Amino acid sequence: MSEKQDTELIIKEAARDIFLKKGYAGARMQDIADKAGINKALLHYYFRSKEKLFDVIFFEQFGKLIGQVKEGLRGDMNLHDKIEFFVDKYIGLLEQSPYLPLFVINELSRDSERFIDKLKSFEVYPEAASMIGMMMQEMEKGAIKKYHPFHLLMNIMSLSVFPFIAKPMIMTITQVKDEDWKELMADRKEQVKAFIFNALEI
Amino acid sequence: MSEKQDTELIIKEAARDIFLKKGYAGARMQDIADKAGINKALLHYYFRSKEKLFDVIFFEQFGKLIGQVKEGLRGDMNLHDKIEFFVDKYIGLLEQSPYLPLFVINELSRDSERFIDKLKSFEVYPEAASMIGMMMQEMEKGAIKKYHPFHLLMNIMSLSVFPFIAKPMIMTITQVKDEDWKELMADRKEQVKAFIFNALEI
DNA sequence: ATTTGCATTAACCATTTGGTTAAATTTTTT
DNA sequence: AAAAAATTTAACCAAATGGTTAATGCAAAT
Repeated sequence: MSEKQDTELIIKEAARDIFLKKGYAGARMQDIADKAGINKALLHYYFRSKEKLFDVIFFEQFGKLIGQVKEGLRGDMNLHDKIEFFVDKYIGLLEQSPYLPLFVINELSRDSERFIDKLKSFEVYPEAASMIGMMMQEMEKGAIKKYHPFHLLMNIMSLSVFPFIAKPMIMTITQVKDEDWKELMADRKEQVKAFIFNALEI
Repeated sequence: MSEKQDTELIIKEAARDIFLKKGYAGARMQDIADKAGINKALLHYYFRSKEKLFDVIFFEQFGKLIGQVKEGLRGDMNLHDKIEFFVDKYIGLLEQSPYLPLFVINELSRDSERFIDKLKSFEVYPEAASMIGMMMQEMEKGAIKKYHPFHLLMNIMSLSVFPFIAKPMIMTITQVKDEDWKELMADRKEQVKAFIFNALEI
């Protein structure tokens, strides 16, 4: 009985690893089986097909990403603290799961139709609306500079997420080495927050 | 003779389309042949293997992306105009080639080792150094706020590129419709520039 | 101890996929 | 016009890949 739980978890961990790194098209069932240390047939015994296994992983990972967004947007802090919290949380998450955003983006980009119904349950609208409302209030008050709230939110996200997505490209282009990158990224949170707050300062 | 040029071009155009949308692993030689309206064997006659064909496309596209970066960084404008020029140019490029950045990022992410030698010829270091030098000068003068130049450059790029990469994800999360997205993106250039300049303003 | 039912595997299967070959067609050269 | 060279195709091949099956192992229930 605990065997079943165990094996299923082991498979899922292996699948997550492979799918995150290689994407759906690049992943091989055999590789997942090997990484899990089991027979390939057992994958199908537990998850029936590559697509079904993939979906399990994808929704889990999507949930993880969205969950962090929602958590970052929610809460009763003032705008400044909210932004600070969001950037810290988000960059923190990506430091631990660097493959996550590119994976989700890729698979949604590949075929968003396929997921669209099942993804509705993850909606962030309430949380986003609350944050946007707060932004507009502050802008009205004249407490911060005026921007289109959608773009402001997009900017916060862009600054937090992009470096993780673009790392291999940036490193190739700039020929920055691994250690230098690490060092640079250690400063990222502070640099992003300063940039945002300065852009908002009236 | 002109046949040869013609066919090669037709194949490359088809290959570009398929590879950009599906990536290396997701692309099928048969699909490329179909799109080009030719026999699959002819692909191999012209390009020998999937990998070789892919490399031709990849380096072309990488060059396009990097070329734009270099062009954006070069020039004898002052910093303000340079940033303006860069953002306009870059977002303009991506409006026309929305698949480009995700494609390059993905394939470099998949296996950057494979390309690293061949990509050295594209180096943007001189142009980047010139821009970074200019930034540091302005910061020293007290003309703009102080940031780590690397992060400032990264921020400019993040704000310009991220929305194009994350479009399917953002649209899914926010349930923004296609027309709304288009409308929002029409403002993007201005919003990004304003955000950057406000963040730099002392 | 035997049966029962789930977990696991080895071997196998059908399809897909990148790639090849030999012949046919077209173009270029002589 | 004939020969030679280049281009294009139909048919084929071998390996890879997702998936299945039938047998085996194994723990719990009888």
